[in-house]
Amino acid sequence: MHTSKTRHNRRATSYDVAKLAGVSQSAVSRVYKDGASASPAMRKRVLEAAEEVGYRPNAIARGLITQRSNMVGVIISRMTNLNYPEVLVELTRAFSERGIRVLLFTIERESETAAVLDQLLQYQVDGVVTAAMLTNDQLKMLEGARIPAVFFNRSPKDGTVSAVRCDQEEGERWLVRQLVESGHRNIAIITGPEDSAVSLERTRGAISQLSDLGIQNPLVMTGDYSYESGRQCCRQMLAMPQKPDAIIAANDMMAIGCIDEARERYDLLIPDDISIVGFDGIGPSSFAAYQLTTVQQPVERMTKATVSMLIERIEDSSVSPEERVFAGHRIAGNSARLN
Amino acid sequence: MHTSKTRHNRRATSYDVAKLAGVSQSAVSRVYKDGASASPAMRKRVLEAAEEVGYRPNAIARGLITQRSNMVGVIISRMTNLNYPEVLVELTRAFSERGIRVLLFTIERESETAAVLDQLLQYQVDGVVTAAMLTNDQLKMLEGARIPAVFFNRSPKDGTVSAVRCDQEEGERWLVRQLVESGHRNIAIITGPEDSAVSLERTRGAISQLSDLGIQNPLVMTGDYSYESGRQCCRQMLAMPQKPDAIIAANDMMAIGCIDEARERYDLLIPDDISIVGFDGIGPSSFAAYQLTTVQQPVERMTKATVSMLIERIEDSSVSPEERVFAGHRIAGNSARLN
DNA sequence: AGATTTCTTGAATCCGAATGCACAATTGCT
DNA sequence: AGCAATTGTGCATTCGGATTCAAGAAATCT
Repeated sequence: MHTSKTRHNRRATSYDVAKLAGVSQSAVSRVYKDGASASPAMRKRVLEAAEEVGYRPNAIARGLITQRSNMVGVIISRMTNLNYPEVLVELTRAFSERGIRVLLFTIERESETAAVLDQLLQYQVDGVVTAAMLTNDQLKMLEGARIPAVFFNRSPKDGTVSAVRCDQEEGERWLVRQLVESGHRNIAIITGPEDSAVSLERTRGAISQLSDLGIQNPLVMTGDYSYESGRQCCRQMLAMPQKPDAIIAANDMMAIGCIDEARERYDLLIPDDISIVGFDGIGPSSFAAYQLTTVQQPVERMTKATVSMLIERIEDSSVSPEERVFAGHRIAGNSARLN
Repeated sequence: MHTSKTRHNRRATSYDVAKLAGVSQSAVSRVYKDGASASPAMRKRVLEAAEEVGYRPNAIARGLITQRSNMVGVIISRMTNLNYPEVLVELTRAFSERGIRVLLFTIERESETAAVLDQLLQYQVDGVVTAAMLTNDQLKMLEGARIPAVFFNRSPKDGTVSAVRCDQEEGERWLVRQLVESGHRNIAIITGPEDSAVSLERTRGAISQLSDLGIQNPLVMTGDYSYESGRQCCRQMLAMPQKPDAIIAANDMMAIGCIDEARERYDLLIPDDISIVGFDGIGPSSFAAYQLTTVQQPVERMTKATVSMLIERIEDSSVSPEERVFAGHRIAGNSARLN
């Protein structure tokens, strides 16, 4: 008693199905192609045969001949805001709804992008979403290979690429205005890692708005986006002779760290004794214990935009780059003393 | 002035390189294959030619002939504990160190697994890591296609598959012992969604240990792993005539929700008025505001084990399935009144 | 030097599906 | 019925690299 599934080891191919159904291989292929002509009778025979041997078109072989892998590469650097899991899930979902698979690359240091790019090219991805910075050379490489790319939350100065991002600067400016308008004057800033484009923009927005409102040279410390670094920076800031009356953290995670540190170590009340604001709108930012005043990135809209932009450019390589900027959702919260 | 990169559009192939280097295509192929014989002189010529035209081996074509795509599929259901981002990052990293790419699939409902499986087969992945449950039929399908699979944190009753998991039951039993030994008697349980294998195990562990210690029929409510559902369940529990003196939440996120609800709405002190424990050891569990008593999954060790098990089975399909169970890391925390 | 082994290398073939082309079968029309 | 227009189907070829085989070149041995 042996199952006649396939030649007892190999996976069933279109030839196997063809033989069983008594038709040609091309016929089988046509049955699985949408617009192709195939009589109902044959289609039925083929599908039955396919069912019997458990046939599935080989996407690899198909990709080879059609020059389309139906895969996109997604590059995410580990630190890039910790709201990235949500981004990743949304991206994957949106792509798969459009019949596209996601090849995932996570990097920790910028130096790894080179290797990742290499892999992407080898795997003939149809497009790339990158939430990591690329050098100009790397960009050129993608262009040379005619692989469209969409930058997520970062756009290279050389503005010839498609990008989707949240308006970090404006969001940060809003936060600053809230703080200043409600009387804060001694405002300190905790940035993200120095190589984070997002952090750069946020910090720039904050400093420039402060300056516009007449506050120069705010205290700036460098964090790494982590909870622990938020705590550390906060500790140091509060140990200074001239304590800040507000802290702007480059992301929510550090803001939460600040709150915990201020409360636990310095016994301060938030926001009565000190105001703390973040950025991102991650889940924990709305925990009752924090109720962060923050700017939430419209992740779902951003990912949808990313996906449709990328697909558009995959399907028509002549469409010119576009940059879509989304305003963040302003959350008043309860971690800053407003008005 | 035209770059002679490639035939002005197509990506360079091994034939292009061969022509430019004045050798055969097979020679080029050999240069890129590790063990193959190629004289230093030829290798040099080929590599120079390759560099000039920007040649990269086409992984798709290679996969077609070698029957190895060097891709594995990773299936993660959205809700499966919220510690999954960490899992995903670690998995991706460990795989890429071994030269394997990750094709990502996220699902929201169990019904989607069928479609995902289909895709996995089409893309000829070499193996599968699944953090979602599969039906027996689906398992058979994978076996039939000779695609090794490793289950992450769930093992089908039919114990013929490889699996890596954290010992949920024992972890939960430990939590229960801590609670009971320190005098808690009226212990309530919040489970995860009913179709979550992890939740099932945790709940079973808790109930069985309670029973072993003489506590029968604890109050059980069903949550969905989310912060909000933790809050809701907690609210209802505390509104009951016989309030629990301890709540066991099936994951940290719900435990945090409970704490917030107990504090904010009922003005209770944690752990003086009520003890609350979770499971997972996610980042927020150690925030100063929560300091959860919980069991942390050894994510890094688990993912490493997963990767090496899967690769082992990919490389030698005859190795028999194995199940590796890791004990969770017990964190005493501060959200439960112990001793 | 001659015989033998080891290395290099190219020609031909293969992987599995898609597709242009030509011919066959069906349909539509007068 | 007779001819044109429309489908339906198979043959042969293609995608890009890996691999087998055999022949030629070089190295080793006696």
